[in-house]
Amino acid sequence: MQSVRTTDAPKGIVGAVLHYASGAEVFGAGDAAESIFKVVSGVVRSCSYQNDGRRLIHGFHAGGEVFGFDAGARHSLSAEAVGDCTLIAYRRRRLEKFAATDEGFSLRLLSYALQSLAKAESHSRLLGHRSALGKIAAFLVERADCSANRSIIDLAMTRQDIADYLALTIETVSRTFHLLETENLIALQTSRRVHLKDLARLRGLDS
Amino acid sequence: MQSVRTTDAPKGIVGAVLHYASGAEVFGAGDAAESIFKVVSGVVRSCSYQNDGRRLIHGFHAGGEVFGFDAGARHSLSAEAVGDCTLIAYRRRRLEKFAATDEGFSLRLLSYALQSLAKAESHSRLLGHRSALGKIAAFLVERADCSANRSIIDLAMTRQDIADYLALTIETVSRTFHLLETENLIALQTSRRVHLKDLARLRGLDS
DNA sequence: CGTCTCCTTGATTGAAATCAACTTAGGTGG
DNA sequence: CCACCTAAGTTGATTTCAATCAAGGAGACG
Repeated sequence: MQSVRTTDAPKGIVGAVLHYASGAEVFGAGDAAESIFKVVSGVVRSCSYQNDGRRLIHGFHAGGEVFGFDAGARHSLSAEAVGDCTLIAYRRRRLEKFAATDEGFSLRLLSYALQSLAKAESHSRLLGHRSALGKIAAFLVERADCSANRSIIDLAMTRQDIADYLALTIETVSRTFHLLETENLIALQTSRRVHLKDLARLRGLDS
Repeated sequence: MQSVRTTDAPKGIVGAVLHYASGAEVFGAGDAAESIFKVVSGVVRSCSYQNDGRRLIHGFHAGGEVFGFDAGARHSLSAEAVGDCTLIAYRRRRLEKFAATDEGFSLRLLSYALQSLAKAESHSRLLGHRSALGKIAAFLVERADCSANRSIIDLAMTRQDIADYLALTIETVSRTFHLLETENLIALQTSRRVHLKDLARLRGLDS
């Protein structure tokens, strides 16, 4: 296991570099929450399983993002690799010790947590949409916003992942993509590569 | 305006005591996020408005709870008094200055933020439920969990508030309450006072 | 070439939204 | 005190949209 110090972390903050294969579990709900993770490459999903076995994906985490924050001693969500990915794991105790001595770092840590909070609230807004069309449109806009190219987006996740993120079925996701294509708002270059032809109108649907 | 130091805050942390009438806005989405609030009495709702005018309630905040955390300089949500309520407002800058000097306090602040995060994730889980029955059951269980008496709960909010919290309509909320009463899981002593007759089965519906 | 997994498409069903009317509870003022 | 008024809640009829059930297609990989 390699040990690294990332450029944007304070001197002395080191983490372990970890690799995960597609589908691998980073941590499970109920596991001891000993580390916080930063995505180096690839995409990770945070999810929970309801007692009927259904999965709800709370969020996707991509390059540079920090995830795995939890209030208690245990993770309330699971985290899984969407594709092959590389992460850095930072020991929570070590971070907290650092936060105690480095005033700036404690605020940075708070800031990361608040970014997670903002994402969670944004996800609630997505789920609050009444229509499948609104959910999918909002999802695509969200993907565009965290993509280098605003116009062509490459989805790292399957239709099932999207469905579980939006609390829809894969059939509805598929049909809604098709509908958007019919309306000339998007073009599906492949099933995973989407050309957003009219981001403004797409934002308008996000209602 | 009265100035107070609460028993559980570090020496020197003072806040302003504020009173709000039912329905009053504590802050609006887009306002400068200058303060963080703690509920002394009453209930506050955090909400956002979608571009079709619909309201989504992200959470209800009751006695002792801290709300108003935001990653950026502006609030992303609005906060409104559900009934008459009393809050303490803490200046964010002052808290951050304190966090920089007091190591313990910076972790306390982080902990409050992580509790907000946990609540937000829990709300996503609620919204992720496929059926109105599952949402209402989960909502009642949640209310029971933050109520003194686990069996009789007094709802501070209207049916419309509940509907906007669960992304349902008031009619569906009303009908589902009635259904639960028919199934002998609850009894509506008044429209706002609910007797949970079988919390275990209610938890089971939360699926 | 066969066998996965992922995705799409079609037919039907079902649950919640909508539209509409009515009831109840609270508050105010005559 | 009661009559009125309003906001909140309930109930019913109908429609609509997404879930479900079912089958087939496309791409990846050995």
